[in-house]
Amino acid sequence: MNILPTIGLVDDEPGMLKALQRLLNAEGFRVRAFGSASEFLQRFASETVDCLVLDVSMPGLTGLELQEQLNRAGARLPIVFLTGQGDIPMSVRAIKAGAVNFLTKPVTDADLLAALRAALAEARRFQDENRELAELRKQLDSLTPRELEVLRHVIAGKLNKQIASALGTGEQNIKVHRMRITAKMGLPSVAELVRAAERLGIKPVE
Amino acid sequence: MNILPTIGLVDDEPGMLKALQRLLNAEGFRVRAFGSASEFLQRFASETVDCLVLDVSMPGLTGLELQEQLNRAGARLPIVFLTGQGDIPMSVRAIKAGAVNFLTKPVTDADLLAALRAALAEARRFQDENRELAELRKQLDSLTPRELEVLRHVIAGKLNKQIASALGTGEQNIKVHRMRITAKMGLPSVAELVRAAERLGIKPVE
DNA sequence: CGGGGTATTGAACCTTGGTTCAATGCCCTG
DNA sequence: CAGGGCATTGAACCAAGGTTCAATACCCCG
Repeated sequence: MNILPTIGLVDDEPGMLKALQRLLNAEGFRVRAFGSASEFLQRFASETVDCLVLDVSMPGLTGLELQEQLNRAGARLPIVFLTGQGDIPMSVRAIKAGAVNFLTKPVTDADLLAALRAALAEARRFQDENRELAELRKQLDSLTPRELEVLRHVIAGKLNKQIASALGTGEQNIKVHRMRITAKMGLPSVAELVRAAERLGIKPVE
Repeated sequence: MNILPTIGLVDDEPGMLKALQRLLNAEGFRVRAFGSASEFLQRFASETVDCLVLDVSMPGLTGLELQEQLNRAGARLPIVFLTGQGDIPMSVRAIKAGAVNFLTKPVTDADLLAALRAALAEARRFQDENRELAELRKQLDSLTPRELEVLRHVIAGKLNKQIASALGTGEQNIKVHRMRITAKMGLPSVAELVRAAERLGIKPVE
């Protein structure tokens, strides 16, 4: 998010893009406009945005399909839908898929800005969480496969003796591996390893 | 949920209640009908339901307000909205508040039944989780205040030595307390204590 | 082929946790 | 007051984890 929140606009009507861009610029946001879902997908790697304002009905990929694709990719980008031909089933689907809001044109400036504030707040939460997770993930990736396997036993509460026999090796090895695990992860206690593994999606063995 | 899934209907139109009741009975559900939100609130303690079909616009408390009240009370009852005068903002609000679906009258039997199947599946998930949690909670409540305090240190990864000095007592006490904690909770390893405490909302000390 | 990262193994030592005896003091309730 | 539940304490012992030495073996990459 740097200092200036950046909002991505995806809409196939150039007039709508222009108008929104003017409004949001006046409100102090940085804006990046995309004429279609595929254009966004091509450019969003280089032109990052903090949240999206998305039209539903567009030629090519629809807004809902774009949302789905972003979700599958794990992008977790807050989305505000803004559409002229919305109906209730669409809005239900969008919100269930995690959209921040689902607004219909014409929209008041106040409604749009309120939704964007909510979206940006959510973006900040995501980014904070991602920063923490990225650090943990980096440390996790520095573990060797064997160490990861031992970790999965440790967070299951297994004794070194049990881990050794499960892995077909000796207890001393497990001790060595555990020492390296706690060193690499910077987490000296089993309790913290359990919590970190949970956040990283590491499943305990068994 | 017993054997027969029970569905609560809340609608102010008696004709609608009748029609729905007939449909759902034919599908093998048990049905309990309520003519208003307040009638449901009065009777739902004794006449439990597994999920709710809820009209939005009713005299007195609206469906959305009833949903909000149930949420505040922590009821976690899956809700399918079914309404004649729905609009997009309503549906957004309902889904954000956790509704399973938001359907508009007239509704096809297939749509309603699909929504109810989803709602009942969610109800089962809630009930399973609640059963597990209730067992843990019971064991947790059997801990003395002192043992709970020790537990909060243990799941923070503290050593007995540190816990003792933090609580102004000796290391032997902590060992005794830990022994009783693991016995009462039935969880021999620190790893499992951490996970159980997390689910119960017990915060580690510090 | 040589070297680096990884996995393994043994030994010895210390720290910590877990368990079991037994006993004391406090506080609240019947 | 008597009894029960709770917190505490000491001693002693065993089991388990943590640490540090050192050495061997495997495998892949340059």
